[in-house]
Amino acid sequence: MKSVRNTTAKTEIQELIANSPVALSHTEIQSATNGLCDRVTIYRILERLTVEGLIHKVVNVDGVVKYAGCHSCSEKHNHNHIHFSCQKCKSVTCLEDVEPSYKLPKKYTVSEMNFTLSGLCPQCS
Amino acid sequence: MKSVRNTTAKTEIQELIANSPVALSHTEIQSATNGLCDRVTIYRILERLTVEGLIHKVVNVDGVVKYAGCHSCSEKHNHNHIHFSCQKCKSVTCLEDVEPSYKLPKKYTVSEMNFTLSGLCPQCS
DNA sequence: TAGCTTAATGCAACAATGTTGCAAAAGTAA
DNA sequence: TTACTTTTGCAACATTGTTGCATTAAGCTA
Repeated sequence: MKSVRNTTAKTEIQELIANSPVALSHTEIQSATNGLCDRVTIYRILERLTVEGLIHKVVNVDGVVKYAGCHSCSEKHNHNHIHFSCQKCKSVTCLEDVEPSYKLPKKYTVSEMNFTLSGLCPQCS
Repeated sequence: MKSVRNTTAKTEIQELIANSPVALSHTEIQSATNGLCDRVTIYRILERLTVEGLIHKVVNVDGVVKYAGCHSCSEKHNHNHIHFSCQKCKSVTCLEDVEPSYKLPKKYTVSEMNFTLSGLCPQCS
């Protein structure tokens, strides 16, 4: 029987992500926690938090992987919202209220959506 | 005055991408060309072709960088279309005809769009 | 076609990001 | 506290991408 343990590092990283208005990268988390735990441990904690559905992974348009808290995923884990990527400050924000519409002409089976708009965020424009 | 030279490697890689129905990664191009040129040269050719507007760079939802030919970019370089990423065969396809609609509530300035749907492609479903 | 200029290439070395194995440390239930 | 098992730290490795520099070769000109 596998059980989950709440360690200091895990709790602190989860709160860091939950309280951040923007998605955070592994590097940003590492600087923010400043020696709290090993680089590898951060990777493993992020992996665990993602599997547990407490955070979600966002790959930015420049390929940088970031992590954001799941705010409205309590009942169903839904990430079909738009992300905004600021080209100036490099921040990635979840725009949870915006859902895009589209129509597929061919016979594709869709199970996931990833929609990122780039430009300037309110702070930078 | 900087001029552009058409080398064997550049021509071959450009044709490879142009004739492929799916976007190709650096690794895939390297295997396909099989020792045609150095690994670094491939990176530099892809960079040049992108700058010249002959191909475009697509970052897949899993962070893998791929390159696709520009088919309908003759007059204006427009990449505001949907990409489809197959979760089984890992192929990335440009669905050039599909343009999604959305509405942004807050004061964001949008200059680029990146929309990728994941699931099963016609071949895999 | 031969020579010249410089863009393009190959090679080595480096950087960033992510993964894996294993022994040691630390949660948690009893 | 004890025992069990998850989690961590460390070292080593893998992949992907970048940079500097000497050499090669594309393409213009004579």
